[in-house]
Amino acid sequence: MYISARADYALRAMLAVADAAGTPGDAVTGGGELVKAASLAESQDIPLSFLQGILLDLRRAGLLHSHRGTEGGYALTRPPDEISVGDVLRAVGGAITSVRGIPADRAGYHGVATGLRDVWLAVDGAIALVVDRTTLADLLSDRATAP
Amino acid sequence: MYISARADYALRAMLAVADAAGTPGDAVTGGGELVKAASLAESQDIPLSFLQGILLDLRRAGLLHSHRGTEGGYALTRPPDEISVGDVLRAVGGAITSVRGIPADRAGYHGVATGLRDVWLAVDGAIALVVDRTTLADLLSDRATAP
DNA sequence: AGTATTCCTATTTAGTTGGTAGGAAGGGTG
DNA sequence: CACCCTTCCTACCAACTAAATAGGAATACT
Repeated sequence: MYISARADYALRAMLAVADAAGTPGDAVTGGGELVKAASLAESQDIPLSFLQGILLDLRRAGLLHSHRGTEGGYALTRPPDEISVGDVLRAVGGAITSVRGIPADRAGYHGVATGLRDVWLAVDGAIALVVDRTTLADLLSDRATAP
Repeated sequence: MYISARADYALRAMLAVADAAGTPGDAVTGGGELVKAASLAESQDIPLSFLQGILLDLRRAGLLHSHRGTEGGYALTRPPDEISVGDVLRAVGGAITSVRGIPADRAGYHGVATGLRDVWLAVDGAIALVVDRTTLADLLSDRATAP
């Protein structure tokens, strides 16, 4: 499995939003629930303008709610324990398993290679099992218990 | 998981070698156990010169045995039921799960994103479970039972 | 009105991937 | 030995994708 910079950044940004929103008294956010893109970029070392494109994807996928203006920023649309890693990956990356760029379930094999398609589908299922059962809340609590 | 053309071709070639070697009376191979690169390329629609580089990788990984000359060709070094899909993938691709090009187990996360590393390791383990328990023999017999 | 901020598009840059070409080295055959 | 055949190896090219940048709209608060 290849995790692109885009996917990696998206997850880190979502975690940072979840974390900031969960601590209302935080100094960086000024006590509000909305987190600015600039503060996300700084806390996780992500190029700001690149991050903005990613945040746009996440908003279009319905994972983030945004607000413009002076006191603008981003917030989760659902609680962290209802957003899985898989949700975020699919929002920025499309299909999780692909063969030469095309989705695994429509790979055209013939002759002796016919069985390969089933292998890729099994891999896809195994990955989905992991990323779909792990939520943002899980990742945040892991950090709390093992710093 | 992204399966590159290189990995895809490698698996198809290995299956074709296994299949040809398992049927000694085959017209294409002429009755010998060695299969020529040209015949592999044709049977699975793989560009010949590209395939040669892949076969070289497979040989260097110890999965294929080669012989030059007029009656040259390639053969498996082990029976098909002792070669897994994972063996072939690792021979041509390096690490199975990577974050931005670097192996998952040495991804440097900090702050709120610390837990991500464990997710990638879990994904890597889940993929390994699938590709390491599936052998070339499994794939060939699948084809025989469901043509 | 003015300012801060999100939003969106276009462009540049670097790296990887897929594929090709041409020969050198080794093996069989007359 | 001379000659074909096949694997081996290196260098190279073209296309594509990812990553990052820049600059300008649109929107909301003061």
